[in-house]
Amino acid sequence: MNKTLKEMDVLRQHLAKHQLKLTRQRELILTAFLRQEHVTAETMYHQLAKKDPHLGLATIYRTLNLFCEAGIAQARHFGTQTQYDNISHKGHHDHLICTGCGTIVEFENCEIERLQEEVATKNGFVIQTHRLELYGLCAHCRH
Amino acid sequence: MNKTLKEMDVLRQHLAKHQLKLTRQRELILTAFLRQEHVTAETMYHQLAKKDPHLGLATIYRTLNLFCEAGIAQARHFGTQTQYDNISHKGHHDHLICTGCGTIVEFENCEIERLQEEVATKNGFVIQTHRLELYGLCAHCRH
DNA sequence: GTTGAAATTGATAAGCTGTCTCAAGATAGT
DNA sequence: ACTATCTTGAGACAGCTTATCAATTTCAAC
Repeated sequence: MNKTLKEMDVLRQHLAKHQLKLTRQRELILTAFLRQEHVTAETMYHQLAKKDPHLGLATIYRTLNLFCEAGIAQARHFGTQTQYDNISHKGHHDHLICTGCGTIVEFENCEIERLQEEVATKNGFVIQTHRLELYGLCAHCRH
Repeated sequence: MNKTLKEMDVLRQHLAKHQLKLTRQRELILTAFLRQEHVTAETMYHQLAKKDPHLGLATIYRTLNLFCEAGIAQARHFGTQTQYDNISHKGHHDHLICTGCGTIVEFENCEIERLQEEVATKNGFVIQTHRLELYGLCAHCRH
């Protein structure tokens, strides 16, 4: 197995272009990162502790930021933390959040995305990313 | 002067409902807050230093969070800081934010709001509030 | 207007997230 | 294998926000 992932090539190219090196840690973090929709540095730190107990939190931050520069990830402020989103899953970034129990439902709506582009264009903007969060009560919490 | 502001009543009601008290500081901060579209705690701290040199930063944070609970303000994370937006004065609006220069353009789009309701209903939610932010480059920063 | 229980304040310590420092170790071109 | 350069890990550090707590203020009941 271990087929050549598109993202791994993107990373390799980015590294070569900037005189950076491909390390064991960077490969490890990328592989784990690609398996998920969005993560925080802290989350990955705990996830990867099993595979490499000495992997430092600083390295994870550095690497996730590197992924952002390489165009593989996208940082987004969510609450007090920074979420790193997997770009290849773009379009799944919106959230429906229950203020009662904290449940988070992810959704996608092309029509809303289209209207966002429309608004941006009208104002001379080119959208890089967006964030849409709907807060309310889920069916269960309304009782 | 000192006419009765709608927001002051909203605050008074909220305070009464939660056994909280109306203080000189809360009045002062609300008055200053309502004059602006969005502020950070730090900004208000400096603005109000002239009127009350002993007003503490912690009090400003506490009070702005209180405004959020009362529905007068809405917190928004931008970069590493928290912006407090005045929503009760102009009604709800969404933001178009330039990642280059930080310019914030406000907009409103009924069609998007309608689609949001649709998504919520489909998932059994009843929306209380929402947040929509589009990040990108403004016409000026694209060069 | 006094009184007193309860909330609030100001000052600062503490907490949290993320970045910086630097010696030791890994990488990759030769 | 050698060497210049980059990276790592550990902890120190920095910026923003919240918690702590003694002193003060509010407000409702007298």
